[in-house]
Amino acid sequence: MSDAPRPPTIYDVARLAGVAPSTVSRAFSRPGRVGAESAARVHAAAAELGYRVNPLARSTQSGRTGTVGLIVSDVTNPVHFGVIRGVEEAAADAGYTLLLADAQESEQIERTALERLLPGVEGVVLASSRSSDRAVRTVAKQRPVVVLNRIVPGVRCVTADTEAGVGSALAHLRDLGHRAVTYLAGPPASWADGRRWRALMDLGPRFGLKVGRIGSSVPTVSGGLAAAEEVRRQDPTAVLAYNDLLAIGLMRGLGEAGCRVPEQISVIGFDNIFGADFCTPPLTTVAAPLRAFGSEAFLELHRLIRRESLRPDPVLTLPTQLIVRASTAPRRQHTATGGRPRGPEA
Amino acid sequence: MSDAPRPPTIYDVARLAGVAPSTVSRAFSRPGRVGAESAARVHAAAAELGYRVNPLARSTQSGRTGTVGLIVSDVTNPVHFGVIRGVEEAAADAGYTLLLADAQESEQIERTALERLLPGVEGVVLASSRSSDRAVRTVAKQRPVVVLNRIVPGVRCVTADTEAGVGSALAHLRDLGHRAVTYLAGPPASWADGRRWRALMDLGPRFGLKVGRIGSSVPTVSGGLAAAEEVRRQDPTAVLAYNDLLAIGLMRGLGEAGCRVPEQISVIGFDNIFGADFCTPPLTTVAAPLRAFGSEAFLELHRLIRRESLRPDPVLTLPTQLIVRASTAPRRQHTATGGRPRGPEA
DNA sequence: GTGAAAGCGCTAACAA
DNA sequence: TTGTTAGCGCTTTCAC
Repeated sequence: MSDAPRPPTIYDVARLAGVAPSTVSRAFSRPGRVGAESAARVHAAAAELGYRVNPLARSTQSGRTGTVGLIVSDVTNPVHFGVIRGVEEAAADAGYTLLLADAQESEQIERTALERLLPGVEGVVLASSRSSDRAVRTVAKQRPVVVLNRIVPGVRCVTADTEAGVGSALAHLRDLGHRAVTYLAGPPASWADGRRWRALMDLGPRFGLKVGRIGSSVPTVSGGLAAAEEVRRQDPTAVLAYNDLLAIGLMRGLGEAGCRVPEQISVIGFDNIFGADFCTPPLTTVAAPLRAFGSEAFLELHRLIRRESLRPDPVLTLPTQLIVRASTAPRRQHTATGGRPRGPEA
Repeated sequence: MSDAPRPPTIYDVARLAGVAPSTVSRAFSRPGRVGAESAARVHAAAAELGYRVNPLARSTQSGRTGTVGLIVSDVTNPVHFGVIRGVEEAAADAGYTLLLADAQESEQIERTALERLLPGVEGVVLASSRSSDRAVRTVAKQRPVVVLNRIVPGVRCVTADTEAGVGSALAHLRDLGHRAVTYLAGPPASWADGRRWRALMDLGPRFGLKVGRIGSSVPTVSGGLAAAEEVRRQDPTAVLAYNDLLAIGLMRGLGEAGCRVPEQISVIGFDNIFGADFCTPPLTTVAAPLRAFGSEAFLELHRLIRRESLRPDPVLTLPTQLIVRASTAPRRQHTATGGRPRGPEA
């Protein structure tokens, strides 16, 4: 196994085909600039030897590897599925292959991964990066970079219209008779978390909703599970969770504690991930156009790579949409601890 | 942004530090083989210039990139989460970074991805590969390769003890009074699908169970949803699905058609993925040690990379375990179409 | 259209 | 311990 009988090079092919190495190189890198006769001989020889161009060697010279990188904050977070597929699709259309790296929610790991990935790709998309603006800009100086789900001044970005999304969630809650909403916060290093919280604070009063907050949770199902206790203590009638994973975990934790969703507490998530439709109850959530995120990010990256002219606005904002499912319901008439029924306000 | 003011090289550092380029190279690749004085000057100069070694250029020479690749048949399939984390963990311990590529269930895409990934990594783990044995062996000739969830003669492999898993699932069904089980097949190109089916055929009779089969489905939730119709037509009392995703989709499709799980049909999946515990009903499944799969695969790969001596058996088999949740129940006493009650057999 | 030759940034002998 | 000198496999002038 892998006894390293070194793979054939253009020299081997050249010898067998009876041409110069540079002709072999051309035959592969710019067909058309080589005679039909030579091309045929080269390809025959290459086929016989099982020759494949070595993209790495090529890239030391040309910088082209045919790959772009995508670093996600956590590959196991379904929020990235759509993004990944979007990038893959757009990349494939342009003849590129996507290489993925997982930051595992760690800035440290993200940096290492980036360092290792960067030299082998023509550009990179940073999805939900946990790095500092400064770090991102440093990377953007070395290679084309597009940032997803975040705004970093001086770098091309693709984000969602958080304000509109939060607005429609709040309108929904207001229409259901709720008078307050509690934000279940995500990781402090998340830019999206900050933006969601800010939008909630800004918009809450406008919809007549009091805004509360429960501090940082790990944005996973178990994070939500763990947060259930604190939520029960504060006993809000509606919770807006940083993301769907957290919301799903929360609903489970609440359910295990005998607190019914949505009868006692309405829960809304963010992202509309895989699973949001088959959890119990199916989750009402602020959907982001995940796939479009991915493809738009790649398209922008591709323009950067080819040094094409760019839109004047470095930030591309995509629309969001509230998906109403079964985790939200009219405000309960009794408190969980047995308070008196209260009619809705005038 | 990225105006390509070419990054500094060892030559730039060497000039600034007043040493030879090779000294700079050594200072980074094998510190210790360089004088303290020189080392200090080199590092100072490097810091000033913002120099970073170029792993690609390095690898053309040494073959070392500090990365290993993992190709998964579908990154959005939660079955790979554990595997990914397992590889990441073991790789990080050994100082390696993991680069991921997604085959999107396509042999064609898998080949392209492999081609692009291979030159940049020191070795690669193929998880649930859809390629032919021949193709896998060809790759294994170029680079260290470990195959996961499959056996390819001539290549190092890590697999699960499918027979034991299927056996415990069948024992469970038998104990619940079932007399037959239908296999909901996965993709034909999946080696695991073949093995699961074969184990079922071999073992079914031994547990007194008649074995049926419903032909290939795409191994996703929607694939399971689509298969629900055919399952209803055949109306078995128990279904063993190729994987959890299919099982979850099936349960949903069945539920939407008014067929209750597990009262009317028991459903068992494979893998114990993320979501198997919070779907409705929670899924009984044959769990594989996903994380161990990943770490063992990396460990084996690492031995291959370092050309260490290997275990005599090229195949490492990890144990499986039946996780009983709520999707299985005693065999129904009435047929779905209203047949007469029948008592359990003597 | 094709070949010769000079790199790309780095590592690895080989001397010194 | 250091510097010198070949490469690694490919691309890219630049002549022919």
